[in-house]
Amino acid sequence: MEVCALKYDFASIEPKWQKKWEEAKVYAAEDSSVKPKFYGLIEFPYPSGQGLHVGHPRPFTAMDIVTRKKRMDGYNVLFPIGFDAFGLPTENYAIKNHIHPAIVTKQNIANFTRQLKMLGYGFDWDRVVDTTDPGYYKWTQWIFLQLYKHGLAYKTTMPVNWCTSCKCVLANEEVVEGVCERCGAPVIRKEKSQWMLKITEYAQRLIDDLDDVDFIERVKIQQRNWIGRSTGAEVTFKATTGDDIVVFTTRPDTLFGATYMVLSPEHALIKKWAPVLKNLDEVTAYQKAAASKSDLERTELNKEKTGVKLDGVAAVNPVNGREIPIFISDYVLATYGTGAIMAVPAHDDRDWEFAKKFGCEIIEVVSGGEDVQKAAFTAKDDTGILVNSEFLNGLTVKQAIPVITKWLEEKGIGSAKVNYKLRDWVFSRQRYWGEPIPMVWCDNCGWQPIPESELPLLLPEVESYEPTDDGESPLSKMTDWVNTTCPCCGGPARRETDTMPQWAGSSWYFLRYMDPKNDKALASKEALDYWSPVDWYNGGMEHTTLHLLYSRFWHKFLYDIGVVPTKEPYQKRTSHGMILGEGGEKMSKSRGNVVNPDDVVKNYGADTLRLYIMFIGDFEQAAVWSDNAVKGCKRFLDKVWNLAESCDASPEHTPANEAGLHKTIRKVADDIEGMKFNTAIAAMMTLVGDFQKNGCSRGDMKTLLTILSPFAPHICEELWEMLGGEGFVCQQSWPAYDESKTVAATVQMAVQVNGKVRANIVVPADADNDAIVAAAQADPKVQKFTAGMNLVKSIVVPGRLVNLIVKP
RNA sequence: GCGGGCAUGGUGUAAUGGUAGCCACGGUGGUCUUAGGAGCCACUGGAGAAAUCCGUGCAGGUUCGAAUCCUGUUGCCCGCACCA
Repeated sequence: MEVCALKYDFASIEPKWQKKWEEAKVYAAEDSSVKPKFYGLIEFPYPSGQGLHVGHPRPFTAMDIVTRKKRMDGYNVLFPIGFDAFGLPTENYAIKNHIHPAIVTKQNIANFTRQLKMLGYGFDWDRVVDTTDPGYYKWTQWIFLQLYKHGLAYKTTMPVNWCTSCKCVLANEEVVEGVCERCGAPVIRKEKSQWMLKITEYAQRLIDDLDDVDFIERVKIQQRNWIGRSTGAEVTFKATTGDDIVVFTTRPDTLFGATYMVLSPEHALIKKWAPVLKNLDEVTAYQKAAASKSDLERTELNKEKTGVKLDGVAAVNPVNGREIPIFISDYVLATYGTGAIMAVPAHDDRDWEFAKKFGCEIIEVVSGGEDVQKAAFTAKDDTGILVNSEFLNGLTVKQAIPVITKWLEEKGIGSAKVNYKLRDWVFSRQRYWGEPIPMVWCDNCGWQPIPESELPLLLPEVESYEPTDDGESPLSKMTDWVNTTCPCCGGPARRETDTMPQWAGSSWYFLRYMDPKNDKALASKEALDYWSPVDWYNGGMEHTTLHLLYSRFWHKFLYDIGVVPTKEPYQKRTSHGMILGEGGEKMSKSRGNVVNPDDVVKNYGADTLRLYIMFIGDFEQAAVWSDNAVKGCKRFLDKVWNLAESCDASPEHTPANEAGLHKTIRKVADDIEGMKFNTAIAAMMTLVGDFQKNGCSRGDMKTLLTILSPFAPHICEELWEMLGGEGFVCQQSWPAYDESKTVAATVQMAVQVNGKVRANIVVPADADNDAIVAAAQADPKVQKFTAGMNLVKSIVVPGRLVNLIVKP
């Protein structure tokens, strides 16, 4: 009773076509071509032990559709895939199960590869990259050496973010609300010697060059905010000890209102002043307390200001010679500006709060607000007028800033200054599973880069990958490997034992895809010139201030040293929303709401999964997974299958379907370009509904299969073959649409009377306005509302509606 | 606190300032069936017998016309957060 032979048997169709595509290499990018190039990129996955998550197919399918469409438009397309395989989860798994991370990685990559192939993505598998492959990380290390040689990599001791659980330092970007981005454990400050990369040197260019690229606005805004440019002045205050205290302020106009100063607890001058401090014990105790607080505690406690007045030293306000007290407090950050501030309690909320608690003087210097004894007046616009400020009196804030800045410069006590929130990138990790940093310490010569000819510096085999409690890398125990000779003097030397962070390998991987097997350079000049830049890069918002920023920085550096031909790596950046579990919550193992793509493919097929994940909602918004809704997409493909079996043999379009076909061809093309995949699919569903009503021909079906193929490639190949199509459907040209054929002979228009819809009329598509108005007025339903009234005005919106404005 | 976003049927959503709810899910009824968790048909924002009226978080405004633009407001989400 079941018609097995004719059923849509996705389970056998899908592997069949995956094999055929692979054999025919239909998705291989050509190294040179007469066609224009198109480089579409997705963020390469981290091959975790859990396998592909149902969140992955959303961006992957989207770019697969975009690149399939580009191929059909005649582009030479590069759509590559690889694996970002260094990193903590693999290392932790290896420790727990006593399997070498390299083996774990290999297994995970094999599983990911199987799953990605199962979903029918048109990746060029000949270009696959793996960041843990020595042939790859040789070039990651090479880039590090170039950064070092150009003064952009340096080792320094400074307070860094330390994850108490991972036993490892974190970059600023990896700390989220005071806890470790990865494991959620508290982050504390720890003084450690670390390799740093001078991303701050590129801060201004990272802001400016956003103007030249086509990134969605929220990505640009978030990057600008993260870099955090602010303009103001640096001003030098003299201490009673004769020392200079330099502060940064965005409000030099309020200098006359500076009634005290605050240093961060870590400030270097405190140590210097120890002999003159009468309350040294109190100061030291406060410093200790501040150091042991985690970032989370520091922010949680921000309601209540704390601090200690330095007894025995004071500062002099340079504009009026007044002696003012100096405090230390953890509300002043050591790592921003100069680590010291001038406090103007009348015009800064934080200073005001502190002044109230510690009884400092509050002097109004900008009038226009409420009583400054009751609240700070912080307006920076032209609402405030300077008072109590000698030569600044009467000016607005905006007018006063350049005047005082010039005055400071003339007196040699200050100058205009730009500051950024962005800090240098902490690049060392005390972990095993990462790229070794190719540096050697020699007691005579200091830090020395290893010769480029010795790259790659291989990650040695170790017995134990456990992070050590003393905060040193597991590599530090490998004395055979650590002890080496100095490349400079030949004497005994020690290797750097920290490794690079996970972000290293992903900062340049898109370049390697251009020429993945090159052993002379990270990629050949010809390949870089041909493929650069990435035309369209889609990825998650969570990488905006991590990977996306880091890779822009590396790329700019590579541009500066002549390696890459473009200032920016990516021309266009878009971002997808998250897929949430059935309850609207984030999918996670602990909630037990994770959907595995393997199960969906098994039950419904890859084409249904692809279709559903694109139909689920607005691509940029978060969307909730629904097992039920998947069925709707399966039903749609069943209908397509049945229609293909039952359609008439005519190669021509059915006249009744003509307008619908042309409209849908245009709609799907536009929607792919605009990433509105959900409405593209809705339009094709409508077309299929019309086919069911009107009947359809082989010609209708072949056009439908062509435009559906980027979304559901397997079923379209099978039916294309069944209907006698030549070659692969994925290699067809995108069908041309004829604008004139999208318009029917007559159109239905709504008739409004005084803005309310009262009737619908059908008029010839080419009717002029007068004829439309006449037809509208002739309608009996309309006349009901216009009887005895005068037509004052009429508005005609061609093809849509006519609005008659009438008055008694 | 600062920056960004969102708010439309029972649900996911759709609507170049131009007929609000396309397309799906779910639901109701019918049909076919030994059976239906398959398929097909019809209905499905609310009220009403109907004419019609009311509906896009809330309050205003601009406009012939507002889900869309403007002002204010409430609630959610995301990013940053003592950045001087």
